[in-house]
Amino acid sequence: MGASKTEHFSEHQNQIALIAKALGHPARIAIIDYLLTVNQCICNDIVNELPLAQPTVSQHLKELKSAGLIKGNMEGNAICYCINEETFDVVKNYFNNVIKSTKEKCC
Amino acid sequence: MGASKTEHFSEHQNQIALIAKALGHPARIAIIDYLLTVNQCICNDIVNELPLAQPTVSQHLKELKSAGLIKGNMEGNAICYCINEETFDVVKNYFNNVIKSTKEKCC
DNA sequence: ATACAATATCGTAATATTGCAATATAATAA
DNA sequence: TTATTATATTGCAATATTACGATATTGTAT
Repeated sequence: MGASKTEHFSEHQNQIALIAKALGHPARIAIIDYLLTVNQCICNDIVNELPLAQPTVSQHLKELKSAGLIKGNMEGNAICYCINEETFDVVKNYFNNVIKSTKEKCC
Repeated sequence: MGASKTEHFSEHQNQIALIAKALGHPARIAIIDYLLTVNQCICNDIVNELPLAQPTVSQHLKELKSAGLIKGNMEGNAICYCINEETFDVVKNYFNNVIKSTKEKCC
C-alpha cells in the first residue's frame, strides 16, 4: 500500500507521531533553531537563512504550523512566525515519561 | 528532486531530525509504548500486539534500531528488543532546551 | 491604478516510505 | 535429518515527501 494505518493506533500515539514526523527533517529543525536564536519573531529572514528556495521554505513552515509547532501572524505584508511552546511541551512530556518509565537494561 | 539536502545542515540538526523521523510513525510509537509496558524485553510478541504483518513490523523495528532508539539481542532463535535510553536522552535534552530557550510570546 | 515586496499555491519530477506476499535464514526441537 | 518457530530480506505496488520554477495572492508604497 503505502499509506499509514493511522486508524489502528491510539490518538496519543498518532499525535506524538505527527509532531515527530514534522520535526523529522533537518530544514525544519533548522527553522526551529533559528526561531530560538532571534527573540523577535521572524518572517522572510528564514528564507535567507536556509539553503532552500522560497517555496520550499514556505512548505516546511506550513508543515510545522499544521503540526502546531509554530504559530504565524500577519504583520503588514510580512508574516511573523514563532515557536508554539504548548506543542513542544507535549513532546517534552512524552520523552520525559519514556525516560522515567524505562526500567533497568535487559539486553 | 525529492531527496533531503542533509549536507546543508549541521550534524546536530541532522541527528535530531533523524531520530524524530524514526518516531514519526504511529506504529513505531506503539512499539516504544509496548516496550515500556513490559519490563522484560520482548521479541515476537510485538507482531501479535500490532495490527501489521510480520515483515512490516520487522521493517519498523529495523528503522527504530538504525536510529538508535532500540537495541536488539539474539536470545536463542528469538530476538530481545529494548529501549535504548541514551538516544532518548538526546531528544529529551533537545526538547528541554527548546522550552528553556523559548522567550516570551511575540505573535 | 501601478509597482513592489512577502508569501502562498500549483504543477511536476525525483525520491522515499509504507505495507505485504513470498521467500530466505537461523536456531531449536523432534 | 526434518520440522518448527522466529525473524529478516526481496520485490513490488500504492502513496507520501522533497524541491523548485512558474504563477498567484496580498499588503504597502508611490
